[in-house]
Amino acid sequence: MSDTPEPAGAGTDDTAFDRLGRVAAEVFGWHELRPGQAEAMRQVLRGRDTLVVMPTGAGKSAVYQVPAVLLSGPTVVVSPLLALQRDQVEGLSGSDAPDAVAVNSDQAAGETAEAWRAVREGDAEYLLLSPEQLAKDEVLERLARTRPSLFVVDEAQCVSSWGHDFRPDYLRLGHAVERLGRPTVLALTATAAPPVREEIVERLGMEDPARIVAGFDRPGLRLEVRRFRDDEEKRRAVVERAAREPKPGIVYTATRRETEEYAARLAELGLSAVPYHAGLRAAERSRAHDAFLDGESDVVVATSAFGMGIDKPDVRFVLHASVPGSPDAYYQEIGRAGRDGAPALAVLHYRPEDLGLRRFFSGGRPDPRVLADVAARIRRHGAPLSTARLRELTGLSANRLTATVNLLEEAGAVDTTDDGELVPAGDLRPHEAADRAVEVAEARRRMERSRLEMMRGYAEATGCRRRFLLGYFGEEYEPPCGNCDTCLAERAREEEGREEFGHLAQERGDRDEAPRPDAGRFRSGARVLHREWGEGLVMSEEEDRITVLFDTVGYRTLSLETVVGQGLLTLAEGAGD
DNA sequence: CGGCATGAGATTACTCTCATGCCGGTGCGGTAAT
Repeated sequence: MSDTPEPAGAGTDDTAFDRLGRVAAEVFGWHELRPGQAEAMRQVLRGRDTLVVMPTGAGKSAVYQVPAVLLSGPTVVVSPLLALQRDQVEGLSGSDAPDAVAVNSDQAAGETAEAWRAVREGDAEYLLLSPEQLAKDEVLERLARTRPSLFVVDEAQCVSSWGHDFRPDYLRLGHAVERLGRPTVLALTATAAPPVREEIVERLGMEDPARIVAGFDRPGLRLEVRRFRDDEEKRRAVVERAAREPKPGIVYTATRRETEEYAARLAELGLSAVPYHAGLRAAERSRAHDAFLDGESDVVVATSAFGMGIDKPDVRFVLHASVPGSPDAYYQEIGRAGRDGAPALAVLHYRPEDLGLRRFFSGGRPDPRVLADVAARIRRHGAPLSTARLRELTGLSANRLTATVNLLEEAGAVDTTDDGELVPAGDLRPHEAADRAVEVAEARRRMERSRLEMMRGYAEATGCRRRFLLGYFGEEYEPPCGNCDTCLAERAREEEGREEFGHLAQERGDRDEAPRPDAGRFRSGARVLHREWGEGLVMSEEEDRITVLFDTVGYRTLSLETVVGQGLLTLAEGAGD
């Protein structure tokens, strides 16, 4: 909690700590470093790959900005949105801190040339890039010559959430790291469940990384779920709630059209509400964005396009008009409320029918003919093949081709050389490679669907919602939290009971907390073996059920009575803790 | 995957049922047209 330097000793770590503290204070004006921050910086300075999971606003950027000053080469920062890159560049210019520059499609050629010059000559310490830039040979070659010492992936959950289809270059960042001479890799994210963390580590090729994970709990955030059968009833409830609660707030919808509809209904009630989605023109988007940040609008009604990089402290509510695709997405979205620590509200408006749209969004299947064709061309070519050439040969779009190559690579049919070219691997015939790649994609799809099922589980849960969410993120939590709808309802029932039965109930009161049927041997963190679904990891326990993340089928919630009664589940071999 | 709009057809004069087709999120980069 304190910024007091550790007792001076002979170890290098202590001097490193002093140096970090000095740079933080003198260069950046930060006189206190939080424990997680300081520890992460020290690991980075030592050259150890590091994964940091820390809430927005906790100073994740500092974790690379400070040690970068003490490391020799430039620092590469991979950032998913050009808007975020702009913010970072502006934030660092005009201060005592070293300058940051960006290279992207948004700026003029002259600006880009100047950025490269600044990095080459040491006038800029930080270079901000999208993963797509790092997919280009020319960019990698240029960058390699500057001998970067640190490779930062900001918003690292994008590796897992976008890398598989939407922005496949995210899955190729590991290759970029290799081609840059393997600088220290630092991955930063605010929201990542354990399997997402492992995927980040694996995909970025991080070696024996330090993992620094801050707590996920946000006690000031009230969690609530309202369930509906009728769509119009749900819409009315969302609108009424948004109108009633203290502002400002965010309403998340599943489709662009709904953002417009809800915003219109809120406007009818005299509220200042703006829609926001990726289909708006850039000018409209930034106007909506600015109006919200400046406090001119009460409510933003948005698709998932809204949020990354939003760090408005006083957001009082996040309402979901429709169920999001995963607890990962949900926790990220509601995490935008109440960052000032004051009470805030997160309400999920749930209709089971809404799950269908999310299922559709996670439904893509690769075409086996395309997979086989690409595999065959790489095999036939006889020499390493560049992706540019392969694109000409196949006529596929850059994204489609990259996603296809990624799958083949994961299926063990293709390798990437040190020069970033593609060569065949193993001795699979093209159709076999395609089959395996399809299976890889299917496994991924099952995993995504199981995450959606976890969202259903959250919405339909009867126990403490906070416990459910925190359990999903690998944190044990002892309910009641006293700040979710189920805990509050439980408390209200108890109070009612006490009134009715007078002191008798009161006497029982202190015992009420205690009796919790033992979850038996299947504690959180235990490796288990299921007769049908194979091995998995117990993620969370509730009174009568456990949630297990299975290696092949993803998340499953199991009734303890059933699995114990029928002997479906056992502890896995060699499972300790 | 599933909701919703549309239109055909049946049953009967205004309404209902069923089949069919369409639509749905997230951003980069580079090119083409003003």
